[in-house]
Amino acid sequence: MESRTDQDRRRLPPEERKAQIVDAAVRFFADHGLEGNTRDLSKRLGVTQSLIFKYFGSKQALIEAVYERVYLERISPDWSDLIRDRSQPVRERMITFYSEYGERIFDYDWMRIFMFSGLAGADLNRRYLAHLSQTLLLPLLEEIRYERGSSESSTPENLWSLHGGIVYIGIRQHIYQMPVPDDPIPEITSAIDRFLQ
Amino acid sequence: MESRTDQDRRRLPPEERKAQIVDAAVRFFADHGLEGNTRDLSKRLGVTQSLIFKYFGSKQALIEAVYERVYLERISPDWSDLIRDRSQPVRERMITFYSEYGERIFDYDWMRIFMFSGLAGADLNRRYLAHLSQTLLLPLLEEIRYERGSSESSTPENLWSLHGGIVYIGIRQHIYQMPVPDDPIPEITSAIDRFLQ
DNA sequence: GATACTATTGATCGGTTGATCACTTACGGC
DNA sequence: GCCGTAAGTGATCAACCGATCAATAGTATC
Repeated sequence: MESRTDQDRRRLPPEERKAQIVDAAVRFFADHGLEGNTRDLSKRLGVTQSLIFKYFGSKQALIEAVYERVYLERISPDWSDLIRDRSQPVRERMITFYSEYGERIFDYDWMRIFMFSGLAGADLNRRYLAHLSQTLLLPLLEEIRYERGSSESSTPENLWSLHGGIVYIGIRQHIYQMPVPDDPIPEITSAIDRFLQ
Repeated sequence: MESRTDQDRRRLPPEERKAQIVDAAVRFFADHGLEGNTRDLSKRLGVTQSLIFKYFGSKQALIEAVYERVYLERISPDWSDLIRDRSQPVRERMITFYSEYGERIFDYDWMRIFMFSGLAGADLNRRYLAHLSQTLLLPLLEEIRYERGSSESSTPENLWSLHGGIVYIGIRQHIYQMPVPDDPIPEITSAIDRFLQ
């Protein structure tokens, strides 16, 4: 009979331990910023500080792993197809896209680590937003123009404004820690409708 | 003939020196975050590190002074009257307000220190945004409803969305350091028009 | 159940940081 | 031109942080 749980196990397979450290580091850096110290992180993990450096040669290497872990799969590959799917009105596509996008980014860890890395000057943020713009926002603008005819004169900057209005929900919630609606979808829908009107 | 400039003066009146330290600290903390160290700050000032502690008993006291300096006069007392001025259409009032508001907050020091303090958990941000909401946003909503009749059903959340879309210009510029339009006023105007439509 | 491998520990190092204090020296008043 | 006040300095402390490494102990294999 094995009475010890996984939590009590003293020794873990390297892959498992490494993943465990990254998971804890994500929340830890989201809480304390990227300058949070490795000793407190190790306490949270229940291991010694030196163990962290066995798996990650330097603190910077750990931060890179956190970036990778947090940025990974934050943008769904399906969205690009969704946006170009002319079998449904662009309004419906936008609502679906931003509802799913909100589900992924209105997240404590993501919002805060994204903001911390932006303030630290990491060009990860610029690359992420450039990628978002190229693969999703500009194609979306093209779809809007297509559906609404040549009279349509929306600009990328207009779309950034809509985008910002939606993202700001997550900023208020996780950066400023203010109350926001439980369900953001009505607000997303109404912002999109005001945009398309 | 006094050949030394103010910069070269070794000794300054306490009030002047104190103001000088706060000014430098604002930019320094905006650059490096609130965890920037006092030695680098003192180098930027051209004085010794210990002098800072002569004027501010602790680093936290200096940070408080920076907050006060940066938050001071960020909200103009005129805006409350402007928003209620029914001699002009609410659209014009909103454009004037958000143009002037943008002028004040699309500022490197403000944007970054506001974000740093928000991430650090300071309730300064919540107090600021609550004050903004009470004195400006909710009255503005009341004016919109008044002008557009009882059929108007805009919510505070709608207005936060507009607000966020505008503020996001400053976030992209100063936090993510991305290119934004030189003049934000056309974008502000178009966001307001989409909102009121 | 003995053995070899290695995940994990504990002690430690050099550098950094906020803070303190005895001192030095610039500057205004007489 | 001296002199006392206090603005500014330099040395130093204790705590903290990232990183290293020899020693320890858990686990799988036979």
